[in-house]
Formats: sequence, structure tokens, C-alpha cells
Amino acid sequence: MKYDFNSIEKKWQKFWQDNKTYHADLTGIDKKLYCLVMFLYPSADRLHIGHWYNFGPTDTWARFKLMNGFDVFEPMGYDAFGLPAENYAIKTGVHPQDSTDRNINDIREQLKTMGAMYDFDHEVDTSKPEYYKWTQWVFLQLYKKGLAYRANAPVNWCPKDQTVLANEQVIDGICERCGTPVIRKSMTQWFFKITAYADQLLDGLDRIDWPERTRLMQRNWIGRSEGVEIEFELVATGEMEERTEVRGQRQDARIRVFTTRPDTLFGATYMVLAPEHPLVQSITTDELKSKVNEYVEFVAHENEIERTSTTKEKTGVPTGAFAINPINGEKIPVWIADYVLATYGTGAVMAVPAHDERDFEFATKYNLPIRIVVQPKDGRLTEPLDAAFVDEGIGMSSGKFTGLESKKVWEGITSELEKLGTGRRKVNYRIRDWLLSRQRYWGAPIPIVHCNSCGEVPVPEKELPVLLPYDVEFKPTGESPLARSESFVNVKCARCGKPAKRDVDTMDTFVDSSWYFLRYLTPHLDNAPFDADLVSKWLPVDKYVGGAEHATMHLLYARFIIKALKDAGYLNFDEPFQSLVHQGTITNQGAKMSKSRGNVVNPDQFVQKYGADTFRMFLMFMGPYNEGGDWSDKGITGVFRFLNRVHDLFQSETGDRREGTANKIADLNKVEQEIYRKLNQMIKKVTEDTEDFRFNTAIAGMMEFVNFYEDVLSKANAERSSDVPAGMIEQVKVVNEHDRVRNDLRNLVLKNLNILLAPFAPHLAEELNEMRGGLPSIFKRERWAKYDPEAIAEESATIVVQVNGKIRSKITVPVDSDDDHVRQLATSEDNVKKYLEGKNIVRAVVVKNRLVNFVVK
RNA sequence: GCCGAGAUGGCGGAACUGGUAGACGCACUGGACUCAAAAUCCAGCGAGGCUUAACCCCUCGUGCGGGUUCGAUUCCCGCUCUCGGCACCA
Repeated sequence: MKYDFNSIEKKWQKFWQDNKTYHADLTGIDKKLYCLVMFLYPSADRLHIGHWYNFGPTDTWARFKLMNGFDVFEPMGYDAFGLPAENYAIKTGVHPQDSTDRNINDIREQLKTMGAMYDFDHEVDTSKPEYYKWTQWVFLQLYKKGLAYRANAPVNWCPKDQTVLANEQVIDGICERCGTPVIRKSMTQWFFKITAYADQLLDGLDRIDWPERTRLMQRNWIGRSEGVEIEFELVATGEMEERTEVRGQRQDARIRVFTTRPDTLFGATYMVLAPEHPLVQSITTDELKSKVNEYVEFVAHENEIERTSTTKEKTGVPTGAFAINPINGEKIPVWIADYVLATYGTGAVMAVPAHDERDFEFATKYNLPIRIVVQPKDGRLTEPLDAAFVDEGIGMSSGKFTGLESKKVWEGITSELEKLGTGRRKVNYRIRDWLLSRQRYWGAPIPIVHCNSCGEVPVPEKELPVLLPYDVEFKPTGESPLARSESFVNVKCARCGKPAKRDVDTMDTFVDSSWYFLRYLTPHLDNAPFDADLVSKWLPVDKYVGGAEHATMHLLYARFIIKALKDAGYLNFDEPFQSLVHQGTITNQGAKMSKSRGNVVNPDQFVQKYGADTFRMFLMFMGPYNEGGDWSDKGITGVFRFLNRVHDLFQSETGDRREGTANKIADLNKVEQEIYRKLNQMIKKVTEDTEDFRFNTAIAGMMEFVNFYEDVLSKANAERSSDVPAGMIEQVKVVNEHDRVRNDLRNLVLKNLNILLAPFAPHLAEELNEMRGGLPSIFKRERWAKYDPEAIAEESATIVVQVNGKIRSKITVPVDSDDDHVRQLATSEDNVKKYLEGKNIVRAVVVKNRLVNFVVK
């Protein structure tokens, strides 16, 4: 008979709602625990397996902590701005606000069927003015600190979505959202100066409990590198001299490069500027002008994929100009080439083909000289090289630095340059400033007004929010949709009162999600973004659970915004997420589930067929939580059967419910002692595994115990009723099975099993608790089970007997038996004797409670 | 190309600091119950061999090749493949 999960789950969901069981009392707490999942990005879809996989197990963990005496805050909300809603609107004509509201209402109902501890009074919705008012406030705080600025920059432009994308949203030159190749465009855009926090963002990584690979990804993304900026004088040709004199800007006639390998400076045989480098026009000689212009034009038309492809052959042209190597006065040619990026360092490099792979490739192609200035410590390079030698070694052909180790050469040349005033130590970062403006409708408007007389004027805080107008034509044209809303655009300048125009861009949704966890505490507070007092009590987040795909986006942005707000004096902590866990990805037939692939699996069918408890528990049982895996519903019946067996076990308990002295091991008979021991072993295992998000083995532990326990009960009974015909055992069992095991021990077993199961199958656990005569809610009434360390120890141990490392026998001895005694016993085993006969025992390894290994010859 | 993670039965996966490989579950096979099926329960279940009446017993086996060790899924060296990240960052 299957348990009626349907009515049980409905019953307890109603109970929880009616009794506000999960109402969060945020004040008067003594052991706070902020358990957060990455909030929902509500597209037009309903909840999918991925949401369940993220939320269900996390809720199990939160309930586990709650039962362990923590004051747990586990909120849920909606990252409701963004492209999916807007694209949906463009396709169907349904306004994003309407579709978003409707979706959220649907999703909320679905969330309730999951059986999580969300307090829906604490929801946030980033698309509501009461929320984005404060997103705008966050922008203004950064603006005040000089961390938000507008600049003209080459940006990633998606021709399909008709908007600018952040670097992180461009994957292999393709728009992350729609798959269209991205093009480069020069536009005036808003940036957050995240680069100013590069070092702090790096340092903070050492203080937080995050997966190593995520911290590594952030480190690589920030890409700090220490090197030297070196100036190369240009050789004054006749025409150039004329130019520089006319402009009186002789200091401009230098090329600055950044290098991490000043130790190879003697090997610099040419220089390369990015085609976009500002000096290109002024240094190019007349005869090469047309070639250079042609090339610059050619590069400008390469798209992002072509430009950044590492497999593509490098191209370039000479400018006709020459520069002077400051360390040896050598005259070397200046080229421009597409392998040098305008956006990193100074946009120019010194080329050392012998010791840099890219330079080597380029020099080989264009027949530029290759000079060895570093020799490996062992072996010797001979010309011509067939590959660049990029490792450290011993300097050669490097003047007075010849013969020194690379590190010494590095220091020596750097000091020399510093003395000459042509070089200085410098740190460069790979990370770029955060481009946050979007030419789209469905986002938080940027609270800036452009005034002809005053320039950029921030909207005064008391005038927030800058409301997003409802009635706007949002079909994409490349211009911000808000630009076409007269009533929105035209305002009076807050400073001078003259007519001015609002900024028409909206913010990247990653701004919305960079501070939402502060707002959860007081989602409706209207005179401040958050309650400083509560925030200082509850933050940082103790456990944050979400996908690893946010490693270099959301997780980095949020850290930056929190650091900036701290420096602005609003927060007293600077790392928002103390501990981070990534759930794995659930794929389908090896591919990520997505609507476009048409391989999305709908969780509802499983909830209908097996119930929410079974479904969420199955997701946890599938495998290690942080590994995810390919979806298969094979095996869900195993979990369902387990819950049914547990239910039946509780149902068959009709006897006395009192608890007694069953926890005194001395009072128990042999069988009872075994039960008591296994019970405590289970408690230990489930406790430790659940704490560490090892849900799969925790569940296996419960299953193992129930298997054992049912077995003991039915065996005890079978012995008793051995005179009963075989077919009758089932019926007799129901009547007699408990007679052998003390009643109070059985109660103890059920009580503990009930508690351990509760975080995993919350609905069923409430029901079982009620069946046992307990008062609801079990989550409020019961504390987590404690195991008795004394009871865990086994009485006997199975010792493996090996001869030359091969298992020949097993013996059972009391725990901690004397080594000599065990060795004696082992030698007397028949199958062991066989292998010892006629041989010399060279050595006998005895590992207590584990094995004996005889080494014989 | 670089960085990181991984590879264990038919399948998902267990295995503490080196010490019984395959926990738990699925699938499968046989049996019980049933008119029958489903459900449930019991038993078996890495490959091969020897006995085969059965218990035993033996050999091989954790991606591939080496090594360290009394003993290696676990540690070291060299490969192959899969997944994730980065991708001319000077």
C-alpha cells in the first residue's frame, strides 16, 4: 500500500502556511544562520529540475541547521529585470511587467509545493520600484565615490539583442543570451570602476570558505601581473621631427610598453603597437601610410571571434618608424599587429621572439631577427631556434647581466631602467571595468540627468526612484527604448532648473543582484535600502548555494559592490558570502537543459507521481551534490519505496509510545544492543554527511539502517513463529514482530529516525511525528538527534588475514585484541596454514582491528 | 595551447588519515503471494576458472603504462579520454 503523499503534502503545506511556521523573527536571536540560494531569474518558464536541484537540498541543509538550534533565515526572491522578459514581450506583445508579475505568481505557487522554509513575507522582486529605487541609490553611492563614470570605449555589441554586453557575457565571441556573434563598437557607456578593487578582491579570496576552483577562477579573471613599464624613445626621422616640433610634444614621441619579462630586454628585436594605438598615425612614415591605413581598416572589420582566435595566423605591417632600446641603445623597427590588444597594458609591446611564443611566431613569419638572451640551466639553445624558450634560465648577450640567473637579471635591468628614468615597476590586471549600461527597456533606469549647462547631474536621492515608464515602445532599434519616451526623457536639471534630459540607459541586472541579500531582511523598508542594524546582525551570508557559472560574474560583482558600500560607510563587513557551495549541473543526454535545445525535463510530473518529498530526496540521492550529472529518473522508485517502507514501519507501531531507559546499553539484550549501536552509527553518519552537503551518503545511511532494522524485527519474529507455515509469516509478523525488542527501544528508534528524515522529507516527517503522537511542528518541537559515542564502538572486529598481500582468510575477534593473540589465531586458519607451510615468515604486519599480513619466502 | 576537476559492475554511485573494492539504490535473474498482472516480500547479481550435490577454493579486476610499499581506487612519474574555465593579457 502506497502512502498518500498527495494529501499528506497538501495538509502540511497548509499547516505551515496557516501557522506561519517559517515566519522569520529576525530580532532576538542568538545563533543566526543566513542560508541563501541564488534567487530566481523568472523567464517565461516554470520551475525546472535545476531550480529544484538548487533549492531542495539547500532547504534540507537549512532545516538541518534549524533543528540544530540555529536561527535560520532562508529567503527567496526574484531577479525579475532582464532580457528574457523583454524578448518575450517583443515576441508576444505582452508587456514585461505583466508577464513578469504573472510568472512570479505561478512560480511562487510551485515553490510552495517544494516544501521549503521560505517566508514569503520576505520576498524581493528587483523589478518593483520599492526595490530598484535602492538599486539606483547604490549606483549613486558609487557615483559619489567616483566609482561610476561614463566613457567612450570599444564595447561588445550584440546586433540581435541590440545592446551592449559585458565581457563576461560574451562567450567565444558569441552573445551569451542569444548566440549571435558579437561585434565591436565604440560607444559612450557607463562603467563601474571594479579595477580599483582588484587587489582587495584578490586579498579577500583568502579569507572566505569557497570552493578552491571558484577562487582560482576569480584570481585568473582578475589576472594580476607584476612587471615593468618601459619607455622606448622613437628615432627621430626627418618627417617625424618636423611633426613633433610643430606640436611641441616631444614627450609623445615615445612608446611605453608593459612587460613581465624585463630580463629579456636585450632580446627585444622589434616593437608592436595595437592597430588602435594613438601613436600609429603620427609615427608612420609617408611611404607606408597607405599600407598602414589599409591594415588598420582591415582589423577594424574583423569581428570579435576572428580577432581573438588564437589559432588564426598573426598579421601585421611595419610603420617605418624605429625605436631605441633604452638598455643598449639599439635601433629596432616598430610594427603594428592584431595580436597586440589595445585594451591591455599600454597597447604596445616590446617583442622578444626568442623568449615569447607569440613574438616567435610573428618574427618567423615576417623574417624579423631572433636573438637568444636566456639559456636554460641545463642544455644549450642553438640557432636557429625552432620554438621560443619561455622559461627562466641564465642571461646571455645581456651586457653586464650576462651569466646571471633570470631573477637577478630581472632585478638588475629593472633597477637600471629606474635609474635611467625610463622604466618603473607596475602591476597590471586582466580585469576591465564593469560596463553596466544597457540600451534596453526592462531594467532599472540610471539615475543621472544630462544638462547642457551643468553636465552630468545625479538625481537627488530624495527624488528616487526614477520610475521606469510603463507605456514605452520597447522594440529594439539600437537606441535605448526610453529615449523615445518624451515624458521620461524631459526633466528639469536638479542643479540649475533648466530643461535637461534623463540618461536613457538601464542597468545591467547584475547590479540588481549585487545587493539583494541585504534587502531580504527588510524588503519593504521605505526610507533606507536596508536596516543597518539587522544587516550588521545577519550578514555576511553564512551559506550561499548556487551554480558555478556565476564564478566570474555575479559572485565577483557582488563582492565588489559590498566592498564599495563598506568603503562608503554603509556596511561593517566586506565579504558578502562567507561560505559558498556550488550545486552541480543536471544535464540531459550530456547537454545543458535549455528551451532552445528542447531537452528540458519538467519536475511537475515526478512530483505528481511520487510526491515532493520523494522527488527532492531523489535529487539528493543521485550522487554528490556538487557534481550534478546527467538526468535519469531511473532510481526514483528506490527512494519512493524507501519512504513507503518508513511510513509502513511507523504505521505498524501501535504500542505504548513511552520512552524509557533504552539508552542504557547495559540494560539491553544482545539484539537490542546491536540495534542501539546501529542507530547511533546512523545518527553520526547522517549528521556529519548532512553538515557537509553529502546528502547521497546520508540517505544511504538511513536506508542501510532501515534495512537492518526491518531484518532484525522479522528475524526475531520468524524464530518465534517457526512452527507457522512459511506463507503465514507475513500475517503473524504484524501481530508479533515487536515482542522481541523492547518497546521503549522501538520508540527511541522511530523518534530518531523521524528526526533524521525530517530535513529530507519534511512533509512525511511531520506526518510521522503526528502518528507517533508528537505535536506539530516537528521542526519547532524536536532538536536534532545526538549520538552516544560510547554506543558506537563495535564489540568485535573482522580481521583480514593476508599472505604476501593476498587475502586468505578472515577472523572475528573482540575489538582491540592483543596483536600476538591475533597473529596466533591467524596462523591457525586452515586456508592460511596452506600458504605458510614450508615457507619462512619474514615479517608479520598486524594492524589493529584491521588485518594481519604474513610476508613469507 | 594554458589552468582546474574527473575516469570504479549493465547503470547512478560508496570506500575514514594507504589496510575486506563495489555500501546504498536502479536494472536484471530466480522464487513466494496471485486466476493473472501490478504492488510487496525472499534470494542471487564484477569477469573467469575449479569443483559442480553443495560449501569451499583459485586467478584476474578501480582508464592505460611504469614506480614506491608487507599491502595502492588512495601516494609518485609518464600517457589517453571526458568535463569545466580561460584563450594572443605581453
